[in-house]
Amino acid sequence: MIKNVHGNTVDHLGEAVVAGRYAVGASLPPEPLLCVELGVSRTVVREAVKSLVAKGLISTGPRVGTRVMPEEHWNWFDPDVVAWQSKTGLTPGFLRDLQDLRRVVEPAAMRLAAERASAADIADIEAAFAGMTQAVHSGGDYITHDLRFHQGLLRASGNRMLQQMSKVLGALLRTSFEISTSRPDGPGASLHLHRAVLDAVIAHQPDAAETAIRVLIDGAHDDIEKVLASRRHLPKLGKPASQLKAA
Amino acid sequence: MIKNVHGNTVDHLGEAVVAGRYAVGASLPPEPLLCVELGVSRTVVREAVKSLVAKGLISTGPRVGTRVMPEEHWNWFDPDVVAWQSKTGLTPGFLRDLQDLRRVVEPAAMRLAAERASAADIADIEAAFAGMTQAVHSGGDYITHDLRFHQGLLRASGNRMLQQMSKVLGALLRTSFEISTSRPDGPGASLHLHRAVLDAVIAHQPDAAETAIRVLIDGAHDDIEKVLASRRHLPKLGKPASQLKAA
DNA sequence: AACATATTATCGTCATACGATTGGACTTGT
DNA sequence: ACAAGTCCAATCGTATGACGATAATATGTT
Repeated sequence: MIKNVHGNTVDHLGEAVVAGRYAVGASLPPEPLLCVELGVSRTVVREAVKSLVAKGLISTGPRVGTRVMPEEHWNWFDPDVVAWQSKTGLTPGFLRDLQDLRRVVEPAAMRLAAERASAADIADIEAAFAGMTQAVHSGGDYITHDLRFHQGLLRASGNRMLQQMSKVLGALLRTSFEISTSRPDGPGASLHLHRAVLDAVIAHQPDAAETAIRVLIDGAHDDIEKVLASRRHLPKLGKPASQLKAA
Repeated sequence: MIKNVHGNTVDHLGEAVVAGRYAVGASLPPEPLLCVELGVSRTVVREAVKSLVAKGLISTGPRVGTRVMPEEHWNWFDPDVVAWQSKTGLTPGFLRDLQDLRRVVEPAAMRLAAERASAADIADIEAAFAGMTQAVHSGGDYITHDLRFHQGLLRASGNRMLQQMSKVLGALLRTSFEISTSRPDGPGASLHLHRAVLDAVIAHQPDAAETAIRVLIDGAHDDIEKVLASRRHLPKLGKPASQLKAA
């Protein structure tokens, strides 16, 4: 954690921007100031700023400074951006967007996967499912295998863009997992639902695969909506934002 | 065009990488070499490299150099990456991915748009449609308005991620447009199809909107597939890659 | 031949200087 | 007093030079 000066700087600034520490349209402190705040050279600050520009978070210009871009300009499919947002806390609005996206993408991806999944793809997904099963029965890291399961299915769709969504959808899956663990039986209940999806894909049955994933998604959807409704007084979900350094 | 040293460098290197000028896993020339090749300082080269790292195209490390990442690691939703790929030439595989994506995303987005489009959204789309109409009748820049039309509909879905896809889908629309202009009547034939989509959205009829966009998409799909089939001997579509500078 | 060590190519970071751009202040003329 | 043109200064943009950190390769030793 004490290594990688550039990476830390990007993370620090990126998280600060995503967390809304600087208002949209407002300017970040000038580069020399950021240098002393972060304790790094201007070189590092500039390269970090360029990285954030590349991700659509900010823009720069002489005299105008480094300003925060409107959210619709951010690259919401960038793994880093999503990670920063997850760390800051997933807003209900963001969760809704993710759920919409998932309901659009995953069923279609399952159809494609059922048509085109290779043996290697299926082996990968089977391995992930085995990990999930073991995690439920003898304890272990369920969510990691769950993510691999869904990521494997997206990859099996054979579509570059669909595949890239696994990182973004992962944020939703993680939240969904956090909720489901607080229920009796927890993830175990959805194990056979996952199995059904995988079986349909293996059997090359697009319709069955789509139906099966829909059941899975709707279950997760209901869970999240319930929590969203009951926690309506709370502004955000997810891990609390880490305290950021001084202004 | 002779301004913006940083931007030009990013474009140059990004395009070179996307065009496959360096094999995946291979190293780009060392920074000092790139400096003399591009005629810029190391500062600029490094910041450009950081930008490409942020977009997932490359990775760097001491002694190992700057290597090209596998394509599945690239941020395919990044507008720059898509633009570089478009400039290089859209491969049939890439076009297929885009078509799959469009058939998944746009129908769902039309449903959402029909449910949630605001008056401002609709006004924006109407303006774009008016531009399309005028372009067909009295000549003008059809494709620009067409892009705005579809972009407006995606935006009207009220979903951040769906909205972001307009840039990527734009590459497909442009290709589709290039093909349709080489046919009798060209874009004019699809004008009323666009109108049908917009009318359904205005009338808040998700089913009708989805049906209408499906017709539009399938038409474009057939056109592209036909061209793809007839040009099977050609490796790529789209504008030819601009000649890159010496090695 | 296997392992430990030294070498070295390359990126990573720092420091400094000056050019380029642009928003705002200032001046000037009516 | 107001408008228009001019100037100034804040901030990013680019260039240069130096040294540290890292890891692949070569070297040497057992």
